[in-house]
Amino acid sequence: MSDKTDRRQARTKQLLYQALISLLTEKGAESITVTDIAMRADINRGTFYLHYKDVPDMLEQIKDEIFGKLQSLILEFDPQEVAQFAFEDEPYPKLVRLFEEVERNADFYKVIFGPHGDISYAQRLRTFLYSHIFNKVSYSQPREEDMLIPRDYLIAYISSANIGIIMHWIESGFNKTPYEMGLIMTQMVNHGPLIASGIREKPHNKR
Amino acid sequence: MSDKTDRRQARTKQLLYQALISLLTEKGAESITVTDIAMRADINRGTFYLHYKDVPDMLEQIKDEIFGKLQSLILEFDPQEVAQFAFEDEPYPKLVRLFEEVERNADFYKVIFGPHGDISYAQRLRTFLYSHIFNKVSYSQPREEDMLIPRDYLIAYISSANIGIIMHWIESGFNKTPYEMGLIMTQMVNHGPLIASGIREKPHNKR
DNA sequence: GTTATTAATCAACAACTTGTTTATTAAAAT
DNA sequence: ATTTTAATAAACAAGTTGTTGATTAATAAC
Repeated sequence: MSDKTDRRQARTKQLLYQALISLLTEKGAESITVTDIAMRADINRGTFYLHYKDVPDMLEQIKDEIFGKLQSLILEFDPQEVAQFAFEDEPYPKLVRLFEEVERNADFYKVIFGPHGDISYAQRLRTFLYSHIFNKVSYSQPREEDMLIPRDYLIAYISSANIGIIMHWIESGFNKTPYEMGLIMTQMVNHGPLIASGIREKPHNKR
Repeated sequence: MSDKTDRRQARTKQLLYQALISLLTEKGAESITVTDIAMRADINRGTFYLHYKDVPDMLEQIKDEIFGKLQSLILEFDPQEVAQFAFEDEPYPKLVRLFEEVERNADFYKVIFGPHGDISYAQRLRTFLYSHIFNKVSYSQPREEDMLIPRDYLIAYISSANIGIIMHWIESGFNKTPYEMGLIMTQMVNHGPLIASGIREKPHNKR
């Protein structure tokens, strides 16, 4: 937006960000007051209004910024590429980059998906993933009559499932590397839960 | 809890409930004031405090009540039974009952999963489903080394996926009957997304 | 039906948050 | 060294909160 050259501005903005994240671990966004943030950041209350209109505005700006990065990564995903890497038992590199991006903003994701988190962020991610998958699946499997269930419900299933994997990783405290997570998701996307669980057999493999 | 024989109390409580649901379509729970609810319900503000401690308390009581019903239905699910019905191309009756219960509280679910919804309710459902599936899967597929991915990530995938189906139904405005939804979920649970999508072939079938 | 109970109302309270404004201080850019 | 401007401090009316005491009226119990 505007110039961020001034060190004072950058410092204040960072203090406000940290204060908001910290408060979000304790209570919901909508019950966080400007006074709360100013006190925790040790910043004059009036200073807050020099940067943001109000608390919802602050949260929205932060969410937009971080969501944008995820969005551009997801746009590059290609199911056919995933299949190639799954065949080699290797993680799809673009998926690894996704998990790296999430890890980079670990603090944010922990609170936004946490107990006092923001349902609209998860919803936005789900909707975006849904529309992306929709385009890809419609292309590779266009005949609705060959499907056992309606296409939209299949896509809702897949998008929620993959977001569930990400959420589980976050809730576990990032107990795997982005590389490991990339491999897990690559296999799930390609084989589905039944083969991945070992209930059904894997068709063919190199090693 | 206490006696609810007095018609005045029941009436007031219902008016408060309707007002809260109505307000939740417009803004988040934590920014809803007692004044808001009282005004919309056309009830004296002091009367609210005769029923609830504050707004979070009211929401918590409502959530507990409705979640309890879902919980008891989920506890009865048995994967083996699901397989039998899936084989016959029929919906698992206990799943149909689940969707009927959700439909019964349609107003609630629409707002709780909506844009101004409550992340903790979805989280609670997800966690409960997770632990239920965990017990069942550990029993039928106990060897972790036979699995392509860690068991906990498999279960996170499955539980989120199924909640995604429910959410999609709600967001679609309940465009299918509980029977149809039961059939969709029965097939997804039993066949997984790859077979359901028609990418992989279904093994055997009666008709 | 009459009476006793109690739910709901109304009005007023101090304490707190909000968004805004004014004048002042001090850090950064030039 | 000087100018610019970010941050501070103090004060404002308006709105919300949780509580209280007195009053009204619907309901339950007899």
